[in-house]
Amino acid sequence: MQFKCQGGSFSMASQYSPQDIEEKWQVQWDKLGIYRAVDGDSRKKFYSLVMFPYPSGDLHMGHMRVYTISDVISRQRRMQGFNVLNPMGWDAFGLPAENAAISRKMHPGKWTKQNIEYMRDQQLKKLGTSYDWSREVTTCDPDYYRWTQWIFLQFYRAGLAYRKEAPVNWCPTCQTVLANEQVEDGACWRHPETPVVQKQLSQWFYKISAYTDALLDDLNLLDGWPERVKVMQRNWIGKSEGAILKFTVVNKPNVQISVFTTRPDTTFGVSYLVLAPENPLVKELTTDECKAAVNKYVEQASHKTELERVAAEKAKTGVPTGSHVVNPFNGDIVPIWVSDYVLMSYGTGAVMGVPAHDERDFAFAKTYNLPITEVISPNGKSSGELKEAYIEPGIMIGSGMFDGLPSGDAKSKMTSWAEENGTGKRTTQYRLRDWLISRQRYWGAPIPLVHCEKCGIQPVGDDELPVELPTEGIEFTGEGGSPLGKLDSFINTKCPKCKGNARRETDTMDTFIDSSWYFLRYPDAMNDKEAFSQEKVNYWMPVDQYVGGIEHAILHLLYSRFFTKALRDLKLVDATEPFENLLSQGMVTMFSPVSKRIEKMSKSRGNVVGTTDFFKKYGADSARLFTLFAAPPEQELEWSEEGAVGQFRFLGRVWRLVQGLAERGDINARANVTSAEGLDAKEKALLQLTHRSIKSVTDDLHKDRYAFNTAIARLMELVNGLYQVAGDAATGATDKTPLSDKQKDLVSFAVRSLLLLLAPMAPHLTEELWHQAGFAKSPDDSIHVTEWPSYVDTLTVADEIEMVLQVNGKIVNKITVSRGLSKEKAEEIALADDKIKAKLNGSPIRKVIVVPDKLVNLVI
RNA sequence: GGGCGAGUGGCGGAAUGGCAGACGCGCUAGACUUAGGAUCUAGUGUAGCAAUACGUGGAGGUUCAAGUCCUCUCUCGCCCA
Repeated sequence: MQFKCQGGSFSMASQYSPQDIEEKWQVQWDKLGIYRAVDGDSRKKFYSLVMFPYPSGDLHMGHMRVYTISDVISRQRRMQGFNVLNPMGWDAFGLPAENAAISRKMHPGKWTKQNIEYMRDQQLKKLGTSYDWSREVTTCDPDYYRWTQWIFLQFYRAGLAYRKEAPVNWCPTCQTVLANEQVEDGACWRHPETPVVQKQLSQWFYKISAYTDALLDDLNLLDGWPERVKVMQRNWIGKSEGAILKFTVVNKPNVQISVFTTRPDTTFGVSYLVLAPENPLVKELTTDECKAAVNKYVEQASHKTELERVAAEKAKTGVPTGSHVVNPFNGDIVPIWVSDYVLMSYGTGAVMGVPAHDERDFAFAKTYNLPITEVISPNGKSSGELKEAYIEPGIMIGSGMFDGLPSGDAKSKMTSWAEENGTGKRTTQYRLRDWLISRQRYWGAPIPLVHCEKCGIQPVGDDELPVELPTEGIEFTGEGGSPLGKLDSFINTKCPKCKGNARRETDTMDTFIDSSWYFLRYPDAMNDKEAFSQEKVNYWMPVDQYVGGIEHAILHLLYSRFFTKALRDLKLVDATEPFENLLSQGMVTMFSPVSKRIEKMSKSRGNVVGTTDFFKKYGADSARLFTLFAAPPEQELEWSEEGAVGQFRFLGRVWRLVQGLAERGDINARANVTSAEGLDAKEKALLQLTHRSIKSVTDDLHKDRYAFNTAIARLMELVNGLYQVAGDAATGATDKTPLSDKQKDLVSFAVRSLLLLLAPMAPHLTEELWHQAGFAKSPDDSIHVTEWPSYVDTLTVADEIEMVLQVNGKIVNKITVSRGLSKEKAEEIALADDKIKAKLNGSPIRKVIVVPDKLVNLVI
């Protein structure tokens, strides 16, 4: 629009309309290749990583949070001069693709590929992310899973992959085995309505147990991880120190039952032993009279899930076997029971029952009228009849030669005694068990092994990889186990060793395996000779900043750590830990019309906000800004359209201001004001505000803080400050006094700083204004490769400060004084203040506290 | 039951032990408008005309000074049993 004014014309600033600029810049950035990482560059590297998505087809605003956070970090580090690797890929194997194949009769690969294209081109790119797409990895691609299989073979040769018959969690709906971690509340993690059942199957495992201590101890190296994630990992590994004690069976001196206990100090209080129903000794030790009851009980137990069995609130059940054992410490003869609160898979599948000092044992003993023998008491004296189990440490009683000892000392002494007498030994037990990686599904990486009748299990040769998933002749019915198991053309093969007929392994790998090493592939994603070159991987690793959801706090992170350690021991990488710093972003919530509550944004809850409509209406920059501003990154964030519109308005405010100034010719692109010389008070205030903004935003984006919300607040203050000085430029008003050259320099410097500081968060708008206002050196220049602004420390603080005057800690007055007053001077000024004088009313002052440049507190 | 975290205006949230409520949303008023889901300006913790008093889930404590540190307690969330 052109306006005629007295003596000339100026064009009024156009309206901020993101749809006119966002795509333009996305195309331009792609063309310029400014987000490409340079392998082996001499600049300091920064590996920025976000947990890659499963290509489910549609991302909503809730998903966008994590990509925004990680992108802001990448962009800011790039501007700070780092050689940034910010890659993206797809965790593309998995059940939903196979389910889609069943319901839509579409091959999982095709479905996945469609989703990837949509999510990449219509969603992630439109968000304005700065990924190096030349390194894109897709785990279901043979070029990728070839190396997943190759790593399997390395693990296999190193003894880290093995097969064993194991009771497994079986999901009847998925028709597959689930890892313990995938069982939630007794049900499959994918469908809470389906109870998991127990089944015996021959399965492949990764020996993560070989690294339990390293996984536990090295958590101490991870200073850049949230404490809560480390605690969750420690709990998951679940190290407990104790002893294995051996109880000899009465009348069967060659049969001993080993129990694991963390409380060897309570052994004199044992009143029974319990075997897990699956324990092979049950059959051997059950007497004829008890056989019928025991068999029935064992049968019933096999239908229960682990969680049902061990839940604390459930009543404990059990049956006696009729046999007895001898307590090695005191010769007591106690009965052997069978109960399902003991699990075969933990410890030895047998425990000793000490009702006086264990809650569950206490409940069990009460139910079945078993003796309760107190052997530890708070004061070393018997407490009479116990109302509940005493589980605290105390003084030993009724324990023979150990009486009078503190129970902590007795623990060690009694274990030593058992070791000396050949009835026990010190041992450490872990909750973490080996990783069951077999899946009876199609859409995963085939395990590269063949079964030969003559040679047994043989690894496929490295040069035969990948063992490709057949794309033809597969039927997706969702029933009857693995589709691969029904395809003869896949199964029948030759033995790599004897060249005779052999059968392929039909299990595929757990998809968590694909994501356990993808961060090692990005540094060398196009390599078709090896999984990654050591040179490139060692240049980029470890990941400097990993960002992802708290829901992966245990599994994905633990598995990735295990892979890194195993590959290090295979001399393939140098890193001991994959992720140096971890940021776990909180979930995005919104009111759900289904539950009438504020809940996690998800399709099933009917509370999703799509990306496309929002981007069209308000632009990606507004969406980015809102998700950054509404809450600190680790907290929950409630999506609010009104709040997001607020960010749209803020960007409009920036737009009008910068365009207005540019069109008035008030921008001096080279201005860099680093001295307050010759400025009046108001000008000086703007200069100080600018330097202070640079400092605060820089600090807020530091890894120790990541306070994007306050960073944006500081930028809003800077914009407000600019409006105080040059707001008339934004409104097109002409009746104000024009800016002096000095003021133009100052305002230009402030605007330049503002755009640079805002650039990582609102990349499109800042790039557009950077060019419009003439800061760009050429049309092919970009704000995103411009150096991050620096500040002068002395210019970040005001000359005058407000000093608080208190009497007895209560505020009496606030006065403006110059900064840097001595304590004596501050006290003098305070005592001379009228309000203070009135308050003191002549009372003697007992004490004076002066906090320089802050307050004076007079105590009377 | 154990561990961890959180509780601050109408709302989201700010505050190295030193002015509680930055910044934004919402709301109120004014300006500009044919119009406004636009823009600009001012105001906005509660009570009170006001001076002032009271205020960070609750009760104690440490301190010249506590949202912040300590003890107990309530509620909510997550993880583990």
